[in-house]
Amino acid sequence: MTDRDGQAPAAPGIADQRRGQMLQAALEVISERGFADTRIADIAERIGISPALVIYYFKTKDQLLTEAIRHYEDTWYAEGQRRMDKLATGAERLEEFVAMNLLPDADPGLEGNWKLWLDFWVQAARNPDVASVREEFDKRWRDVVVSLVTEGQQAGEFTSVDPFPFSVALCALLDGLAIQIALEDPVVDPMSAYELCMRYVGDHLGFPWVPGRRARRDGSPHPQEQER
Amino acid sequence: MTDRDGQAPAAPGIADQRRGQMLQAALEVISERGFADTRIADIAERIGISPALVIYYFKTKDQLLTEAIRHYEDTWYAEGQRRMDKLATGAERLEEFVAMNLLPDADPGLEGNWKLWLDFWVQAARNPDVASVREEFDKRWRDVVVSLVTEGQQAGEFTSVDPFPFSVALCALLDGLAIQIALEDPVVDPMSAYELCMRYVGDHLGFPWVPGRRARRDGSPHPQEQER
DNA sequence: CGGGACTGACTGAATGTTCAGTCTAGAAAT
DNA sequence: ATTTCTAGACTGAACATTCAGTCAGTCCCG
Repeated sequence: MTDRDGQAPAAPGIADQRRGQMLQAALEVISERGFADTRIADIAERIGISPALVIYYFKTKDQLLTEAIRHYEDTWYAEGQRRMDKLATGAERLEEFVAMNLLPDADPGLEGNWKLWLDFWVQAARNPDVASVREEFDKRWRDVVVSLVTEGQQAGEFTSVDPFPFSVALCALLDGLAIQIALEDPVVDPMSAYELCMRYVGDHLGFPWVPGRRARRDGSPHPQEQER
Repeated sequence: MTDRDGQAPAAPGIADQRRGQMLQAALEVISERGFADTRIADIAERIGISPALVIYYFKTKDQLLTEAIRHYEDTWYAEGQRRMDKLATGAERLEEFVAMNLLPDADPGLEGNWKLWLDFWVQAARNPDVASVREEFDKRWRDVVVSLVTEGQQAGEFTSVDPFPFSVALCALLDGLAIQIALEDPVVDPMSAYELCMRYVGDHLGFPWVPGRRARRDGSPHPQEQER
């Protein structure tokens, strides 16, 4: 019996389950080996199926990987929205927003795999299909910032900066810091990146931000220098 | 161990010329096709030689590509230094610094190929050799900002912010904006990114920056820019 | 001549994709 | 209730292609 988890066997959702498994496995492999070095055999092996089945579900390798990217970005966005909705003030939401981008956090399904973003960007640079997904995603993400800021301003929390340029700058800053974190730069650990970013937000929106509050995990000590 | 280019000094220029050609061609192909899809046949074809010759000079494909990255970053850094040295005030230098990162500019050898950086980052994420080059490079680049700011402060141009966090933030912001430019995001064109960034610099260093001044970089650059 | 620059033809390994079936669960027929 | 049938999930074994790297040998210059 190939159905190991026994959950809803013979259920109509078996195909969807498989697709989900594969998408998830694809993301894991991509973040480990990198997009370019991801083989369908890797993905198949991780689930314990034959490579042929992967092609059975996704017509081609490229389609699987492209869908994996789309899936990840949708998941990420949905999770972001969910978290925003849980919080009351604009300041709290912005804090969560920044934290989600920079602080390691065992998200369900979207473990802090910053390297994934690097690979996605590279794909977006040459694959028009991925490019449009990314563009759409970045737009939505900036829109979130704009509405957060606008709401905060109407509530009197923030000063009246122009929300749009602010959103562009904040998202760019987040991306830039995320790169350093992904690449494990020794001088930019997640926590200091987070604080730097929040200080920027506080400065520009005119609300006082104090470092102590959230402080969860500090930068995980990864002092291993690659020996040549 | 890591023997520098001490080999084959007997050949006058042929060998070095070839190496340079290949490195250059490699960079072009990488920025067009992407690092992962770069074949040694592409590089050979571009110069009009046989693929075997590429292997003749660089023992493996990986070595060629890794050296190409190193070569590009060195060239970029050297060009940056050269431009800094030409300018007098800290404000001017910072302006040039930002422009170099964001504005298209037909540099000799390093055409504004932002996509290259994306590919380099992806390589750095998994190849320790590339990673150390990148880390070194980012450090030097930040150091440039730090000394620029420090000098400007001593000259009374800038306010006294802490130069180091400023350099981290500025470089991150530049990277983030560069991504948008590389990916041709419709709302972040080079010029507006440049202005946004300079406004940030002006705000934080306390010097007035007016958008009009430099501009004019799109069309024909300085005529007496040295070739080769 | 001798050695470095260079090449065409080749190989070996990796890997995406195809294909001809196998197996199972359940529906339909008996 | 038993048998038959069907469709979809799944696989092992090939197939086809793509490339990095090898090799034996040619060309050319000093």
